[in-house]
Amino acid sequence: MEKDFYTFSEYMKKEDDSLTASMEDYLEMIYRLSGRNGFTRINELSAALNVQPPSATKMVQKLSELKLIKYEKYGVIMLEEEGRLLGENLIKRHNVIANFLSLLGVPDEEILTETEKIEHTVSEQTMKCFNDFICFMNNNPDIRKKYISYIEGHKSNLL
Amino acid sequence: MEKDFYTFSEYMKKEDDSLTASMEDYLEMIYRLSGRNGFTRINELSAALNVQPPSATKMVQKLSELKLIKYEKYGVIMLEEEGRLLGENLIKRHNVIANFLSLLGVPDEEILTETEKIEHTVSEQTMKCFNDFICFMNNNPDIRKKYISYIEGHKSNLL
DNA sequence: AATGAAATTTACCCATGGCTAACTTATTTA
DNA sequence: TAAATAAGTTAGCCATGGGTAAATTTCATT
Repeated sequence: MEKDFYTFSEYMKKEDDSLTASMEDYLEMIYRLSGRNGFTRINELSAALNVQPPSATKMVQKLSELKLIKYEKYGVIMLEEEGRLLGENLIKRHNVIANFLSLLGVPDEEILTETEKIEHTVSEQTMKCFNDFICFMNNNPDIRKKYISYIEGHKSNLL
Repeated sequence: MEKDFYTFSEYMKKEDDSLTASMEDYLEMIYRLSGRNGFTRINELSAALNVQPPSATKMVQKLSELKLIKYEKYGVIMLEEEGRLLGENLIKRHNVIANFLSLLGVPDEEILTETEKIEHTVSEQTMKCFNDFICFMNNNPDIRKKYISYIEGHKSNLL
């Protein structure tokens, strides 16, 4: 009946089928960059994620071994069907969290950063709760307004 | 004017004064375990965090170098003043997040896990928003009830 | 006080995901 | 088409935070 604590590293360890946080970041970005032309390249990807090209190469090789993307040396990066689907869901998750934080009053300048940190940690179940909150606020504009003015009145206070 | 994406690793990198996620986990747990006797030991700590004793030793040596705890080989682990203060704040942060998730309808069995993952990622500002939400719900029990019944009605649906 | 058990440390090893430097391949362009 | 430039890869390094096996220290007990 004891509570069961683990370290962060333990929680973030890759499970059999799942991806690591960084793999998710890369796949998500590949999905975004593939939007225009249907493909991207190491250079574009590494620039978009603010990493050096060799880091991107390494990760792209991993994702390729996992059959999430199609890639051959010096070539173009394209999503495999499974990768496309996964990427799409990662983006959806990202957007739900960003919306959620926005509704909560997290300032615009912080939303991207906070979303990028949080998105890798939350369970499906928690995502559902975040989504419920969004829906609730959409269905109750009166409450939403009340909430907005409530947090407006708290802006200057410290925690 | 471009959005600025980074990988998760980049975000989670230790800054000058701040702690890594794992350091936070250890310090937080040392704080909890010190509650009863004013100290804890490697064994107790490693059991509480589900790591092997050598891992705990290593981290305890690091925290000791940072002057957050007092520790000598084979001895007892005690918080230094700075560590005590930090630990206290980590616990507060933990509790705010746990309350927040609970209010949102995250099921009890998941709250600890989700809290332990999220607590290392959110900014002060975001914490303030979480806290505002808690206060808002406490000040508006009518809305809180409405929200509870709203999510009750969504329990069976998928995202 | 000596011995055996328990607690702790040390010395390694592993994987992840960054990095740089140096090399290779591809693409421009003169 | 040859040379210059750009793009990408490889090899090898670093830090983090885990792990095991073997040594060491401490403590309890006889």
